[in-house]
Amino acid sequence: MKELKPANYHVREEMEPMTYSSLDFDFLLEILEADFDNSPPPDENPVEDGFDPLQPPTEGDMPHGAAPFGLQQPALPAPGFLDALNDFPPLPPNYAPAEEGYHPQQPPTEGDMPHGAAPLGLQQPVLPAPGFLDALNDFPPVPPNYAPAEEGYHPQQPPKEGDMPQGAAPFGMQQQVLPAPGFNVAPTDFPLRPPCYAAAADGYQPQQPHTHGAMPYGAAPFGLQQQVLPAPGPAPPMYQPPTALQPSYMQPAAPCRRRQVNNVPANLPRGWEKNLTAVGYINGQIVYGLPNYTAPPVASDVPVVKAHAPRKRKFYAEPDESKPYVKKPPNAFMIYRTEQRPTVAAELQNRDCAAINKVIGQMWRSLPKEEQAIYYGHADRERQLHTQMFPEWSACDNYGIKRKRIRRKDPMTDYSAI
DNA sequence: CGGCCTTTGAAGGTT
DNA sequence: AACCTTCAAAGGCCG
Repeated sequence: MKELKPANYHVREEMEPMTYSSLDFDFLLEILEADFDNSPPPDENPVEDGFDPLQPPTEGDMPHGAAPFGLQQPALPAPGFLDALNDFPPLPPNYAPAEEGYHPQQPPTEGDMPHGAAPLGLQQPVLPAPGFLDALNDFPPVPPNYAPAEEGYHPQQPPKEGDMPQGAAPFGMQQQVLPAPGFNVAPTDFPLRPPCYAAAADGYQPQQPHTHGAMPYGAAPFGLQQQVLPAPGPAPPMYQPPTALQPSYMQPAAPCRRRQVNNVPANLPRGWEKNLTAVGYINGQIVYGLPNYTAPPVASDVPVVKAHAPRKRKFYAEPDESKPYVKKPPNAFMIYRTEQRPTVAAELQNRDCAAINKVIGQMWRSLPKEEQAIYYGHADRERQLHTQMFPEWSACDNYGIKRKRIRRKDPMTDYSAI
């Protein structure tokens, strides 16, 4: 079925789709150009202690306990960010000495961890370099369209204490997490998902443990990144908050722990198990069957009798060649699908996305409402971020644009593998 | 090489 | 208001 298109419709096959992940800072700086123009030149901003915000910090700039030299600095602090930093409870010093009950030769326990510490087994503190906060003050203001939203999580708003997970570095600071002293064994009970940011009005409960997936979709501040290094031994799931350049849903899913799949038919003749294929998802587990098995229909499988003849969109807006292609933000299911796909594909030993999506679709429908709410919250944040970055964008802008499909084999263009 | 398959949800056009 | 279409991701498959 061909779409009706205006006569002057042009296929923009050569145009690379632009996502926020494919944006670079040049693009963002272009937006901010006017603000930069009004900024004083660097040499008019002497910073005490010799710290130059325009230069990478040197070893001497970093206080004891700071993140290792070489980490990136935050790009665009939100308004009020610095005040929020000051309000944030001070990070605790390194782990308490032995006389306070901590024994470096023993793996730390929950009780060893001060409030605000990194997750169990991970070392903590990240402190700003001297003059770093002053340097942040010299950053240009955020774009004019950095408008506050009505409710929920607001990347452009100064963070509140409740927005920050326990153990998070101050908002806007990169964090590097190192293994705790004496922590040489990968934790066996590492949380499937570390806490995320704010509890949203939609029921998002970031502090609760989750049973599905490994990658949280806590929205990070606009333009900021976090780096987490794995503890020695088998790497636990890693938490990579999303950034403006790398929204969460584009980050690779960490290996996640899932329930052992044992839903194979009992008394199966020896050797037949290799013929098993996934046929459905029941009670939280993938169900396997023999190739010709047909799963009982679920509600969504029942064909819908259309009340009306299909209505086709009569025309599309004329594509604006000057505009870059901006993708739609993902909905909650898309985020969930992206998170679950690697593990489902591994369990199914099948890379066929159509088959995988069927299973994930069933998983989604059987997912408790509370867990779905998490992904709805993430999707809301992705939409907010998208709206901030592309306020003029409309979903209809993409209608009828037959863009060249991007094969994601090339690591240079494979943002999902970043 | 390009389109289809397959899923759910959001957005917005159409009736 | 209800309905309908399109598109977001992704990799195998087919013409």
